[in-house]
Amino acid sequence: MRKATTTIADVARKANVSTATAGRVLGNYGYASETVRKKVQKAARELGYRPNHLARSLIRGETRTIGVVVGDIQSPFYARIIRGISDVARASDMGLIITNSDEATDLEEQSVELLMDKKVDGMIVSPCDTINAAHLRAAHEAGIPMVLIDRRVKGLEVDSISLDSVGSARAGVGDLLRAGHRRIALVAELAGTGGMTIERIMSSSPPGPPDINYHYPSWQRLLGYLLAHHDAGIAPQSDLICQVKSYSSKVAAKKAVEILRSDTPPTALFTADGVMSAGVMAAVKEVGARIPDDISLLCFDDLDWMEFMVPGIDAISQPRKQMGQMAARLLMERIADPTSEPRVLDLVPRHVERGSIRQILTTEGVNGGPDA
Amino acid sequence: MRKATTTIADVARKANVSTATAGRVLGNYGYASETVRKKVQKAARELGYRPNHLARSLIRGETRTIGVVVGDIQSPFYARIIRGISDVARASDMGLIITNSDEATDLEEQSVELLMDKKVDGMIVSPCDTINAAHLRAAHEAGIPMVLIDRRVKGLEVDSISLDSVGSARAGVGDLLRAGHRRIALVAELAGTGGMTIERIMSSSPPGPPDINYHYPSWQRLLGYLLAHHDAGIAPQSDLICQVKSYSSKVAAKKAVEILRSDTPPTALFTADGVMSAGVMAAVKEVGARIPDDISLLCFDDLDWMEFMVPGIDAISQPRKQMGQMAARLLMERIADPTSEPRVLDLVPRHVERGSIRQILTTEGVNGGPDA
DNA sequence: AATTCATGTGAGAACGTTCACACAAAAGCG
DNA sequence: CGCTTTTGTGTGAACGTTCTCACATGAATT
Repeated sequence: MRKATTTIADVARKANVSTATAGRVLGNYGYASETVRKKVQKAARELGYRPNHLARSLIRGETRTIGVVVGDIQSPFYARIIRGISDVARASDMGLIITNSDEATDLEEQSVELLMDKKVDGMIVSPCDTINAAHLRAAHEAGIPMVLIDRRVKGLEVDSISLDSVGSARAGVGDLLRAGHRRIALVAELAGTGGMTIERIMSSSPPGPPDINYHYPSWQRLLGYLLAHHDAGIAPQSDLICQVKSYSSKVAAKKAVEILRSDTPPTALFTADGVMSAGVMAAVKEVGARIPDDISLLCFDDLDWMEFMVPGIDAISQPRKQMGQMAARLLMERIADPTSEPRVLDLVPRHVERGSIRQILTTEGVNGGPDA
Repeated sequence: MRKATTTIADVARKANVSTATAGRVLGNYGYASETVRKKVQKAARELGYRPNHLARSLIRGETRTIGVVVGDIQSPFYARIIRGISDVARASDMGLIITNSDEATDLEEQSVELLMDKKVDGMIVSPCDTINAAHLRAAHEAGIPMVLIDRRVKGLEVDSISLDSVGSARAGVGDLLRAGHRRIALVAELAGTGGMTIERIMSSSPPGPPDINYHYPSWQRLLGYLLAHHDAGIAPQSDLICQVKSYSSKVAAKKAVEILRSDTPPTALFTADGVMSAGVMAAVKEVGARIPDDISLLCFDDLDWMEFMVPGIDAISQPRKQMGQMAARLLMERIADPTSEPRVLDLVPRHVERGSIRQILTTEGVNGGPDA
């Protein structure tokens, strides 16, 4: 319980050199002869010297710490991403400060403020507001390296890594259509931020507002859903779109039960993320439907339990850990070179087939059908 | 992209006061008259002054940051715990540095070292070595506030929060026995650290080595399993104990398949944690057994999917988030008062019944039976 | 009028590093 | 031998705070 922390000055005194010299060998920068180096290291070892990173950071202007702000660290989606980030951070000998925003702008602002106060060398953010995000623009303006993950912010030109949500939803729903499904319900958050509405997105043909990349992934997945219908020449029905509006399994379950119990229930469900998937599973259990006989299911994001359900649940699998790793690497490179052109990356998820999709023989026969 | 960071000196100059005075009002410590206070605050606002926490930390000797080291942040168990910690940290306006140990001593040592380098005000650790843990003893010796979570270290007298693993496993397995099960398999990690062996733990009657609290929770759950048998006057059979030895679903699944396919399969399975539970579910699927008709199931740790499986899976539910919150609060209090007696807390999990346990009518009838 | 006392303020030294610079000694070069 | 260059070390000023003093005021008390 000794309070005496040994400093460079102590080491220098013991080794009979100046603090500057001792500093040079201990911080290894600048010249130092072999003999002096030995002497200083010996003294440091004997005194149990440990450099004070605070003082070093103060003068060097870098903390070797990066910050992360995500929606909710306990969701499997973010937890894996963070694991990926953490691995890269450890490999680079960097600390990792983590905060959650609970998908609320004010908490996200607080988080960013905390990270800036801690003088992180850079931050990885999953922004909850993709249109305004004044605090992120300010942080970027202030020159702090930033990488966006899963979502992008309109007009904010920083590195980012996301998924091809539109394309993979399009392909996944396409698989459902090719399996003969004609009434496919979409269960998605589709929160009303940024002025996007279901009407707006459905109004053009083919559907696709130009700024779709700056909206929540759930909107992109809706677009993919609509495009798949367009591809197949089938008119989508707006009563099959469950707009959950909040990021909640409970609400998703409620909505899903409603649609499953309606007079004209869907033959398949497509969920836009893991939270929705859990809600839908609860709904399926509540109405007592069997998969895939009564209802087919395709979920965005592959969760552990989907593999050992009987039958297994088809999923669009996102490389979550890899996303985290790449985000961290992008950030490291950005820190090393703040001026280069920002990079915008998109990963491609894949459809994992497990048997939760029933093949329906349509009158005109199955055209296409999944690979398996 | 301006590099000019405005300091207390700038504010002081603009407000025509000394840096000391400006420091007093901006850091609010010491005297400052109302007029001066107003002047300084105005100047600070106009210059957009933001205090440099690095410099403050250097001199004050506190960083307002706490560190956490857990096994793996992407496991639902730790993810929830961290969420709980994070909530309390945010409320206390503290930063949170997170690292994973992957249950390996050397990585844990690295993590602790990182945290000490970052000069955290305290740390919460889920130790992977409950016997030696020299680095934890050293950190404690060095006076840094520490709270252990989920596991304790022998002879290390610090605050800790765990679960009553022995008691709740004993109760849970007791429920299985009361339901008439006589061949109950335990699937648990039971890694061979610290010299504990199945033989040793089974050798006394009633079972229970005195230092059980300083072993992994899986050993404690084994003890609960044995005690439940002892309570019921039934001799446990060592061939029903699956020692997975690593923290891996895959291996757990393999072991579980073996025992399910043996000549004398169990009628019920008891898993010691979430990882084992996932493995067991995969095994049940692989052998094509139906729950609860062919095999009953009781899992330690309640995971999301257990609720919407058909039937639901009985679980011993651990208050994970609450554990995190309490750990963080313990740490805050320890930081505030480093000298008081360490507190050793145990939370009590509860058995959530969902229908994965079949009632077996024994020849002598069901004696007792669950509450429901 | 002299002494206390609370209330403010400022000068300057910490905190533990790094960094710019000066400078001495040794070495290279004509 | 004088000159530059290299190699190595020390001095002292940063970095941006907080903290310990000293020291003014002016009011209250003796």
